[in-house]
Amino acid sequence: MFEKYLDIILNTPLFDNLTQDDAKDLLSCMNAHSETFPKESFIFLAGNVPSGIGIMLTGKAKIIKEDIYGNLSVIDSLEAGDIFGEVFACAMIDEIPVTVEADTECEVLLMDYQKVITSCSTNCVFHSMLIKNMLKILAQKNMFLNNKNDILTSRTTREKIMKFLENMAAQRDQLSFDIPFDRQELADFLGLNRSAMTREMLKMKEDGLIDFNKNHFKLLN
Amino acid sequence: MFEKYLDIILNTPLFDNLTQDDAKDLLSCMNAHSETFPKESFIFLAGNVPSGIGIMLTGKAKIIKEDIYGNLSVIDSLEAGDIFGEVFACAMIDEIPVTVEADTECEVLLMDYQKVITSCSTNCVFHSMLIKNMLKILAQKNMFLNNKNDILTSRTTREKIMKFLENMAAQRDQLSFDIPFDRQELADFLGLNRSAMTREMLKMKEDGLIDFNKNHFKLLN
DNA sequence: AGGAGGATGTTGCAAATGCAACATAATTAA
DNA sequence: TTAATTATGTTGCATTTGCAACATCCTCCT
Repeated sequence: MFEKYLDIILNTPLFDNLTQDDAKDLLSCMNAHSETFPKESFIFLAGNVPSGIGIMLTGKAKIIKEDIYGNLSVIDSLEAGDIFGEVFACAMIDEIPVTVEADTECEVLLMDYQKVITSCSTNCVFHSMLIKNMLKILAQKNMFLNNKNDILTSRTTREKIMKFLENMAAQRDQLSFDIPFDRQELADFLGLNRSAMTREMLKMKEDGLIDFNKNHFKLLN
Repeated sequence: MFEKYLDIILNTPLFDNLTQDDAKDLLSCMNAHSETFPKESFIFLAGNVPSGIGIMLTGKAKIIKEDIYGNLSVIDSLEAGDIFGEVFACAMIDEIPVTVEADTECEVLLMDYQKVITSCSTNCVFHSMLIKNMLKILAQKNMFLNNKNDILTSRTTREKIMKFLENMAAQRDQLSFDIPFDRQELADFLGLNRSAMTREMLKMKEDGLIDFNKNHFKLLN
């Protein structure tokens, strides 16, 4: 049924440290099943009970949030291999706060949250690895969001840029590194205007704080 | 040993839905132990291996982060009943990125992460509740950070204030509500200057968007 | 090579914001 | 009650920032 997508599923962080055989056993013991959603249909609908955890197998989708006045905004996009819904399932809330809409026809692997976190009798060891993986996924997202928050709380453009670059440097453990964004993407990530950001970056270069060329940055001093 | 603090421990979200007896069993099966840290000592030290999950029993401490230039900043403060270290333990990273320093003498309950997430033979049911609670804690923190991020990414002061208030309204499910911050705290939370924020809030009142008095806010229109 | 399209850099200007300083109101302590 | 302290509101001003428009550079395609 979803056997042909086993590669995608196994490469998901949810199945880290599990062999193909273990994963197969787990999937069947969790009653995981794939479902096909036509273009523009809703994979999850805001207000519904969080049903479970999804893995995108084929197609593209987007996560949409509606504010109290009805304005829609796209929070994130999903493609093959992405996990979604795990936060809402694990948070045990009553209603999903977002809608997941299929941009193209999508095949999705759906797993029941209860089954994911409840060890069955035979597979306890593997199940416990699955749970460990889930904890890791949530915790890492947490650290990422904490870092981003820290950056965004800075008052000035310069401080935002600086914190972002320091973060990258810490991640790579080097004062010289490439960043994974172009200017516009970086500006969006930092909540800044592109030209204002560029202007400030150039000032920082003049001031001898940093050096950069295209995507390559260096922290000086 | 930590019996006198059982109330504090049980009121922690980690032990939600567990009776006092279950919790006692779990604590002993996890080899949980309390430790006393003198004032100004380090409960966790940045760079060390994340040893486990802590619960503050008495005293106050602060979580400190050091940037690559050695500048220190206080990320959070801890007091009785607060859980800490769970994100780093669950993320399975090599080095803790923060230091936890005791402001006063502190008693702390320490639990080994491996023991927390590994079901022992006798207590599986309770252990699985413990794990569910841990997932919930991480997932809820996640949702909170996502919301805050969404607010902070807004370009203008007005939009930040508006999103924050909409969030509060959604949480309370009412257009009229109290906020848990005074002006300075709110400004810090939103990454704004207090007077600039107040100025904008008053403009929003003039424009008929919101009404407020002290901590009480109302969304209009 | 020539040209199209995208990414990056540059600039002027209006508007938003931070900052500091002070005014007023509310709360707490004496 | 008065005084002290803290929270909130108010203002002028310098600076930062967003925005729009354009220049330059780079890459890729034919």
